[in-house]
Amino acid sequence: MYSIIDVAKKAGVSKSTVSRVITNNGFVKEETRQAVEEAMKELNYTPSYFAQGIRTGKTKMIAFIHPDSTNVFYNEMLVGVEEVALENGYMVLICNTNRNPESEINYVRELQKRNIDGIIFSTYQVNEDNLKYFRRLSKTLPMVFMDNIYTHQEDVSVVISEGYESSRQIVHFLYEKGSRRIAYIRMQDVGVVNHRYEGYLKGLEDCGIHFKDDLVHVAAYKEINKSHIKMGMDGAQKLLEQPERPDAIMASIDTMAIGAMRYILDQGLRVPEDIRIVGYDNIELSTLIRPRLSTIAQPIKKLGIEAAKLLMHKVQKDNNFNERITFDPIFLEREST
Amino acid sequence: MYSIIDVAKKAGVSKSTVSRVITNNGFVKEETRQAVEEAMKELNYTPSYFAQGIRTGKTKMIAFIHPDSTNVFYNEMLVGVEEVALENGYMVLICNTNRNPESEINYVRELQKRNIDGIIFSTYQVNEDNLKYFRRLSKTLPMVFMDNIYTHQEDVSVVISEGYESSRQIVHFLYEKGSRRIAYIRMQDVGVVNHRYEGYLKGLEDCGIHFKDDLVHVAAYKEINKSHIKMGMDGAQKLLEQPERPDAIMASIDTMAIGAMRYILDQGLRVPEDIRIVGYDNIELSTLIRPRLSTIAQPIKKLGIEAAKLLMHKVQKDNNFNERITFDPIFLEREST
DNA sequence: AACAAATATGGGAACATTCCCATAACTGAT
DNA sequence: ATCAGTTATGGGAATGTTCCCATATTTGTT
Repeated sequence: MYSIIDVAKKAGVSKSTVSRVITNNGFVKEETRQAVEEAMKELNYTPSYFAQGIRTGKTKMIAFIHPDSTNVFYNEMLVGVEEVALENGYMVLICNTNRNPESEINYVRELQKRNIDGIIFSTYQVNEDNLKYFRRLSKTLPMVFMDNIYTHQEDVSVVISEGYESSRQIVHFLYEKGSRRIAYIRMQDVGVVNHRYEGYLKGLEDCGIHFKDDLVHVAAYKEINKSHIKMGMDGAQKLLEQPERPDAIMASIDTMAIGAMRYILDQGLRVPEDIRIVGYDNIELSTLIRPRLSTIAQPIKKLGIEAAKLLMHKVQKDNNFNERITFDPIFLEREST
Repeated sequence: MYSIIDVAKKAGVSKSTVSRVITNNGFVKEETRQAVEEAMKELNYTPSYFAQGIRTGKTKMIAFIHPDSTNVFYNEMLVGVEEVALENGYMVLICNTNRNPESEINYVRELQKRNIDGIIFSTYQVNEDNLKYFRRLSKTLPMVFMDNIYTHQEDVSVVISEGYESSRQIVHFLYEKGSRRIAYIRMQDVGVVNHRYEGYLKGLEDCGIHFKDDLVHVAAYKEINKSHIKMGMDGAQKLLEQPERPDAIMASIDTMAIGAMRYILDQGLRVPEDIRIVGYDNIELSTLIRPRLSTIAQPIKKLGIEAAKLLMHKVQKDNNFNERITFDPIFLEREST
């Protein structure tokens, strides 16, 4: 491996000059710049990330923290994140917390030690203390939060897909179709997803439907070993065990809705005739099952792209710049309603 | 941030001694070791990865290169990889090539610049030149190949799931069930997956079935914008357009088999009565559809774990140590046969 | 022609480690 | 008491950059 000094010798200049062309910072005559660039090319020289880092403190890496590698949702987001990171010369470290809040904090500490340049935090938040800590940290370490801080705040960067309004409208939609016993399968205490649930509650209120506790099934957040599909199946089972069964089911995410539908069909009930079902996310699978799942679509990859763009701005320009980017999802009516 | 010198002062020793306790290398009295460790804790000191790297050339990072972030298969593998990396104090950089060979090579070059400690290469190989280059590189940069070098070789580390034998057996199985026109939907030129196809060919030969070109559908490798499910649907369509339709279909991967089944059912044909279908991989979805998909199961996460363990050994102990780890998949008979 | 301002270049300190080498302090055998 | 071998510690060079400061060169104005 050649060093900056080898390049300097070859080009007949000092290492300072070479440094100037590398960092593109300071005066350097066009002529010498070309000579230096040629020397670099000839030696196949690339600056040492270590030595650069020791001076600048920068790694040119960002991290993507998410709760579940198995979930296509986060992986699709990741595709977007990686795309813009790469364009900017950054690489992305992957951090899968497996929905474990302790793992979250361990990752962040390790990332700090490693001088990571920025973090995209796409873990639905359970632990309030963690969140508080991360928000404070984001003053010095650029961070973008996704779908876990959903109230409007000035001092924090957030990319969010508006679940409240869309869920509210779905209730109206189901009401107009004739549904009166609209159930909901949700996850416990999960940022955005809570938001969706709140939209559901508002929708009920709008339509003058009295909220009934036994029409909501809450899948415990910590059932790590269960897939979301399994959670949905169990949820549907619980709902069907109630004295009066629901005539519509909404779910926090498609995979849960699909699990619920699976169970319902296996019980010999019909969808949508006996029970209407609406999911959330529009994963590919939702068009593949029969009946096709009506769902609310999010531009998932776009979410990742916007988050990464925002992070890049904070990292490269100004960490004090904060923004709240929201996306309005759209309802896709298919056969399950 | 404190440096090693601050710790040395606090503990009343020299920086050399502190370095010795950090690297756990060389003599240091138990008493002073404790004093140093206490000083480190009090100052909340952690050594600079930059400075360490500049001397050792190590980053304590590995990379996972794979062709498709959207595919659960690679993400499940990734879970295993990350798990053992973390246990060893390593973090993992994610490299999604989007099935683009050029992107492969760009990633590897960038990773070299970044002094990555090792690479897990789980991209089904299309470009022979790339593969040759990577193999040569693996002499100096620890690499483990997954499912892309499938002939036995001494000088390379490989983790592979044996597709040949299992595919061969499936043909026998289908033959005994009465199938005679056994079709295959495959991907073009894809390492392991080729291997599966070769097992299919051998199976036909064993059973005395004459191979027919029009019973094999090849999905072009470069149809990046198509999901595997879509590829499977298109494959089934092509097969059904043939003058004589198949009575069984095998596919390289579950998602293609599921796509094929979807199309066949939508055409009003019955599975397995009219056409038997067998997939490969046992993804969760294969138990969720109806009829449930018979498939060949791979211990996907285990593949990732073993690959990472092997890589860790090469990185930490001896890069000249090479191994070929194979897994025998098992056939899971379900309703689609 | 003189001089200020702008442009261009080089020298060297600083960054936080590791590791070689020198030396000091023990330990145990004679 | 002496000495060899082992154990323990410190000093300083080296790693490859960036960036400040000093100095040299060019440009433009009067």
